[in-house]
Amino acid sequence: MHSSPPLKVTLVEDDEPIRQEFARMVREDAGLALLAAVGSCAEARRSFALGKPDVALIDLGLPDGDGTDLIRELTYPGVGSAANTPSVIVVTVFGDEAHVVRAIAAGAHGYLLKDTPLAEFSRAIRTVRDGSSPLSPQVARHLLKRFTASLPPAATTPLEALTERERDVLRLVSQGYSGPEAARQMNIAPSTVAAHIKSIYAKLAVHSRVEAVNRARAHGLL
Amino acid sequence: MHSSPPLKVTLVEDDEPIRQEFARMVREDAGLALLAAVGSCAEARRSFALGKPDVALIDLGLPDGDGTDLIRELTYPGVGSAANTPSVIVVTVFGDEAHVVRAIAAGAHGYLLKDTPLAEFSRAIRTVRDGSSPLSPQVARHLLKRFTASLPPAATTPLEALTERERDVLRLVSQGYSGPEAARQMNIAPSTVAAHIKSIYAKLAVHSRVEAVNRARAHGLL
DNA sequence: ACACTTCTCCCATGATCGGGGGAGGACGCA
DNA sequence: TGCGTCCTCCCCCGATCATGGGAGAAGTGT
Repeated sequence: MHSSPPLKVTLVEDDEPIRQEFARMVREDAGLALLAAVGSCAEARRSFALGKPDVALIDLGLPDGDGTDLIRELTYPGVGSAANTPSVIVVTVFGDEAHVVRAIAAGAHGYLLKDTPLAEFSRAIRTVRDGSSPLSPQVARHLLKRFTASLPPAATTPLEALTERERDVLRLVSQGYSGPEAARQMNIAPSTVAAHIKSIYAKLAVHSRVEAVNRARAHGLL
Repeated sequence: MHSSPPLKVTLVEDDEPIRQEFARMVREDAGLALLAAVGSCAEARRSFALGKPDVALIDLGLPDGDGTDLIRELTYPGVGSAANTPSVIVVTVFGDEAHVVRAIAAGAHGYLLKDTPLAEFSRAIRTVRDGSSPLSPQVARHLLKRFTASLPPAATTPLEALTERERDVLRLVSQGYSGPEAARQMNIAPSTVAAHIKSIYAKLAVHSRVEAVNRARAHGLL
């Protein structure tokens, strides 16, 4: 793998100066080849129709649509093996959780904020195909939060005063089951589930299902 | 926040030369203060008993135990507010998924491989307290994989379908407000909130508040 | 034996929720 | 001008929820 053919790179970025800068960086890198540099979703789709890149740098705030859709189209090609699926690196000013989550969910392999040094972009492009995921630290925090929140209880916090049975009920409720539904799953009377829920509310100091679920989530009890 | 007191840093690293190098880096940084530099779990615990750092760099392969335990002890102090909980950055040669997952689950806020440039370590220490998570790209990929795997199958597509007002309602509901309560906050009739909720359910294909909130959370709309 | 907790179940009541309609006004778009 | 969407609000109804109370059985610990 020491002198493989240059990586084909496509840039999707509506800010002209930035796109030029990136384009220059790619051109000056012997290991990279600039396949296309476009400024809108429409242009990007035309370009992709002619040829998919190895790596695509995609801005989220395009004038004619959401870059997230482009990511999805590139990474869920319907057909084609995983080997030739383009790697997508998001390049944007949006560092908030919603944007990050949506982009990653759409299939992005990297997510760099625009304040990232140019040298790092170059490195990111060259390594993303080898199984690395260049993430800005600020972005990574969102994923970390999500990850820890999704972990089993034992890994995070010792459960509070909730008893075994109460946690069972809370788990079912948090999955969207109603009282009677949870009762059927547990093979107990609906009134018993109601009783458990009452003591859950008392212990967590809440007054509704959604609040209880939120509280449980915040404490890692799920 | 431009000239706050220097960040107290503790190093836990058994490799003598590396520890010296890190120690020098911390000492030469005016914004950092070296609280301790130790080479084993036992020494680390003694040091933490005397004083918790703001940021701890912890190696995973310690001679007398697993650095993961140290992370857990530091980040789950039992008492103490979130503000003064130390931030932990893992520094290790282990880039495999098992190590990464365990360390993050234990509460680490950053994870850098030992081939990371020293300058980046310095930056990582100074920014991790501000809500960033310095991750080596190779490490980030593991989290990304976990994250996308944890997403519900349908979670990758539509939800922009919700209107402005519907998102407002969903946000309030997700915070635990009842229909009438949300109505008061929005200065509209309870029946209007109910109407919004009905169309939210239709669009998200769910049948209860908890389900709707879960779906919204999975999509990063909260 | 006694106190304590947990789990189980019951009663009742009022508020809220979920689902089915319909309807008018405001806005943008063709 | 029509068409569609959004926001607003109304009716109904049965199911569920939130909250108050009480009570028996099983186990733990004193």
